[in-house]
Amino acid sequence: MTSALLKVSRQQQKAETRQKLLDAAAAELASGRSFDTLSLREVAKLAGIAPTSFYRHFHDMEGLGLTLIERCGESMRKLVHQVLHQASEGRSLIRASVETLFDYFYSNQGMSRMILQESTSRQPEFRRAAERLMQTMSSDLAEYLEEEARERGVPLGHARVAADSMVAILFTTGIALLDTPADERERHVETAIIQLRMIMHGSEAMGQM
Amino acid sequence: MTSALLKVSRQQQKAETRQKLLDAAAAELASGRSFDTLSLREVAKLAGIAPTSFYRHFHDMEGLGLTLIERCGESMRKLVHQVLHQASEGRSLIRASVETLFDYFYSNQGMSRMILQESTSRQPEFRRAAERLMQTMSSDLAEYLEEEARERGVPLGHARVAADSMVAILFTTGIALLDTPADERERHVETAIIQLRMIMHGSEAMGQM
DNA sequence: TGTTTCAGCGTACAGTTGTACGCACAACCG
DNA sequence: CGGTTGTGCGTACAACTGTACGCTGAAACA
Repeated sequence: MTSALLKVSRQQQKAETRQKLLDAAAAELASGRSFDTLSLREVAKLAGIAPTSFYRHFHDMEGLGLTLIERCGESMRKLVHQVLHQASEGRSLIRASVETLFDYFYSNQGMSRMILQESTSRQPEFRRAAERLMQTMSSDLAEYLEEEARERGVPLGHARVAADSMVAILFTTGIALLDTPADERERHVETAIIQLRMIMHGSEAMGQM
Repeated sequence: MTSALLKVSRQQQKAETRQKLLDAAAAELASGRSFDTLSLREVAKLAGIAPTSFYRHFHDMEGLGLTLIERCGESMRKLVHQVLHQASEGRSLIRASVETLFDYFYSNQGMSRMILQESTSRQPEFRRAAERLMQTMSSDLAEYLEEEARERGVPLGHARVAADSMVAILFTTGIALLDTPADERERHVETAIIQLRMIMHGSEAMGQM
């Protein structure tokens, strides 16, 4: 029943179904399931296609998972880039980063959780993908921190190491926040900010040694 | 075929089978499986009992998992207590902590990975158990840090928050280390030490504000 | 136009899962 | 001693898993 109004090319159609599969998996993750309890059949059913049609789009559930991580990585990196390189009016950079990133985690709970979870997975492909994501963020952050410190004339010690710590803290406390009752959330955000400031101070202190 | 030499009381026998189940699960974790892909039947088979006998010992796989986490928590807490409250001859406290804890992670890969993984799980019981474990370690560490800082006359800012950061760093980089090729491991250990020192410096800096 | 390509389907199969039910037999207790 | 208790077993079942195989029908292309 293809309408005469919108012609659907073959590859368009295929891309759409593929997207449906990704969306279905993401939705299931968002509702609290862990990725490796998700079955191919289940995802296919939720996407509205036959189980065997899954193979037209991904070789594996692992294939789907990797695509999911990759896509999420792209959007997170864009987000970080935005925060770092735009006027964060009024708010400190650290506060802006924390609040923006935590908002992202909150609106993408399933994916965020998956990334943190798979970063400790033993399936090498997954682990590497998740680690790559975090290391990229860490590099971006380190680069910014060094540039900014140069401008202020305050030398940083081990900028990249500091950035790694910051990203680790951002992720672990950010994800933990997802299951925190609303009335404690703000306190935890403030705590995270203190933690990052602490690392900044430490890095500055070690820059003068 | 109960030997006349060793009489086995009923509860002894039961405790042994229970332990076999725990061991079987732990072994499977150690070989790289994630806990929630472990099936009741599989664990039962590895423990050498019938699937239906599992229920005589645990209500659930979740029940088994919680016991596993709890036990691991006890031994880790003991370890930390030892490191903190005994002469760490020659080595700095931070170095001693990192090396001891990382050794523990290395000899208990399956369990360590599970704890970090379940701390981001959405099964509330698991998450809480894992979080409790880390928070306990954090409290112990914070208490020690404050006491030690008092002795040195260097006030710490937000000791508990600093301890939280340290524990987070210890766990994430410690677990990541498990899948690191041997020749990079030492470098990562040194990095972790720098990260902790950085937090210490930061905490001291914030104690004087 | 006729031919080729290929996304999607249905059927089928062998494995695995959790768990309900009832029996056996050794340890326990009076 | 005889009765009770409870660990462990085997059978059974319905639900679910991944995936092999071959077909259909429409889009793409000659």
